[in-house]
Formats: sequence, C-alpha cells, structure tokens
Amino acid sequence: MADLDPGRYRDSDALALKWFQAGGRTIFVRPQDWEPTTSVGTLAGALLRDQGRTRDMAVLASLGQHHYLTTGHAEALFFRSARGAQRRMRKLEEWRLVTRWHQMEPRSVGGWRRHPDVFLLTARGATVLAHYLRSDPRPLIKRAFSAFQYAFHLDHALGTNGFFASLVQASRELPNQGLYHWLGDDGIRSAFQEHDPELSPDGFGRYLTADAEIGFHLEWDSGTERPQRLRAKARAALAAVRGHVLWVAPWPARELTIRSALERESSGRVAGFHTTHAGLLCAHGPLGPVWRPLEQDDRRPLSALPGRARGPLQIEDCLGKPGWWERRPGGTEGA
DNA sequence: TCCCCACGACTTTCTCGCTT
DNA sequence: AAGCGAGAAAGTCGTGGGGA
Repeated sequence: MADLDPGRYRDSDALALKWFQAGGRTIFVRPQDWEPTTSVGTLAGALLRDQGRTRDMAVLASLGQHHYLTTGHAEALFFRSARGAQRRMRKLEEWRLVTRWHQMEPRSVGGWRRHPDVFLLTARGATVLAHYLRSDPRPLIKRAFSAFQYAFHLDHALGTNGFFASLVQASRELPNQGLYHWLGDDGIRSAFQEHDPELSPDGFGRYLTADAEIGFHLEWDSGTERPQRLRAKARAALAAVRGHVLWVAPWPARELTIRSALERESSGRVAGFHTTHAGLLCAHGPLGPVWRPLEQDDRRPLSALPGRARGPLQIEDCLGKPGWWERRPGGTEGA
C-alpha cells in the first residue's frame, strides 16, 4: 500500500501526482485586499500584440470556471514544462490579471512543506476575459471576488482541481484518449437547481476513448462529512445524475465508510457509483485500475467504464493536447 | 545533505512582418 | 513564394530560500 502523505511522493515516481492536496491543513499566504480596479487601459495594446494571448485568455477562462489553479495545474493544462508555466503566470501577475497565494502545509513532525503557488482571477482579469468573450463582466467579477474573499473550501477545491489536472496530465500523451470536458461546481450547480445545489457533485468530466465517451461526476471527499450527509448526496446523485459518479476518499477506511453509505442508499437500484482512495490514485494515477463499483471487489480503469458511442468530439481537441485552447476559447467547459 | 518550488541567465526554437 | 532578421517563447541548467 502506498503511503498516503502526498508530501512523500517524488518527481522520480513515475505516476506521482504531486499536486494532490492533503485535506484541510494547508495555510495560504495571500495579499491583504482584492484589487477592485477594473481599468484595462494600456493593457489592451500589450495583450493584442502578445503572441500567446489565446492561451492567456484560456488560462483566465479556466480560472473563471475553477477559481483556483496552482502552477502545476496550469502546467498540465497549458504548458509543456514547469518553467514555462511559471514564466507565463508571472507575466499574467505582472499585468494584474491574476493574483498569487503561497501555500504552506504544516508537517506532522513539525516544520513546513512548500506547495505550488495558487492563482486566482482579479477583477481586471475578469474584465479582460469578459471583453474577450463578449460577455457581461459583472457575474465573472462577482464569482472571482467570492473565490478570493470566501475561500473556505480552498483545500477541497484544490483536491478536485488536482484530480482533473492529473487526468489531463496522464492522458495528454495518449494518442486515442483524452479528457474533453471538465465542468467545475459552478457549472454543475445549475443542473442541480431542481435539487439541493449544496448536494451537487464537485465536478463533471467527459473522457474520450477510441470508441466511447465516458461521462462521470466526481465527489472529492475530505473525510469530514457524516454518513447521513453522504447518503443525502447519494440520493441527490441517484435522482439527478445519469452515468457514473466517482467517489474519492482520502484514506482506505474512509472509502469503506463511503461504500457502506452508498450501498445502503442505492440498494436494489441501478447506480453508477465507483469508489477509490487517494493512496491508490497516487500509486496508479487517475487512469490506473483504481475504481471499484458497488458490491464488487475488482477495480477497473476509468477507460473501461461503460460509455456511449463517440460523437463528433475530437481527441485532438481534448484538454492538454497541443494547442487545444486555439480551438476551444471557452476553456475547459466550452464546446 | 537533501527536498521542493520559484526564478534568473543563457541558449535554442518559433513566429511574424518585411523585402525581394 | 522564399529569404531574412528581430523579438518572443520555450528549453535547460544552476541558484537561492525555507525547510527537514
């Protein structure tokens, strides 16, 4: 069994998922205030001249959709090297389109471990993005401000985002697979309006294989929710979700707790629930044989889950593939 | 001495506009 | 269309800070 502490994994581990977060322990060093200024002024000219503006806008769009991206997440989605991601994010920061937080995680034995910096959209970034997308900037600014001001679930968000980023990273070199859609919780909540939006899953993904489209919702568990609430979430998913729901537990025993809650709630009904835990994800990666269906013992890879026949979506347009943002300016949620 | 991350310096590759 | 050059972007390597 792999060690559960993500801090123990090294770059040399073939499938190390270095940005998986340990839940709820990290502290964030952030600027005092959110910049309320929305003037874009001289920036417009610099951006228009900039060769990488399409990618920059896709970075901003992804920040608008998922709120918190680390240097590692940005690298997985948009860059081929960590240095490239660092350089570009620094530039966006200098243009005051994004703001940066440092993360430090206290170690159990004392001391601190530095994690990659976290980037958030500024008001200026939201305005520039809205201008680029020809949309109303106000909702974008409002959501970006909320992400800055009310970052209560930041660890949880980074865990969810880290899962999808690791999926992008793991599939980017595969010629006939890829993650096409990644919807954040904002995008999913609208689909849950008829139910309790508080019970909506944490993310939605559409994974393409050679002959199938596999849609799945993600539940990223922090290990703090009571079984009662787990069952409520299971009920909501049974009512509102067609397709798979993947539950990720922080440790093996917690996975068993989740499984018993799910099995109790879904007994006798068809449920596409699968579970895993962070140790397996770190050891095998998100594409490894880690997903265990309810009332079964075997674990299977994501690509082996049943899906529907491939539609017009193209593998080469999947997230992380070369230049994907050129063809999908709407970010990870767009067509 | 090692780890992790950010970043500076230098080199190489790519992109774009201009000229012929 | 082809060739050229300037500047931007990307690749690589080493360093530094903060920690064990």
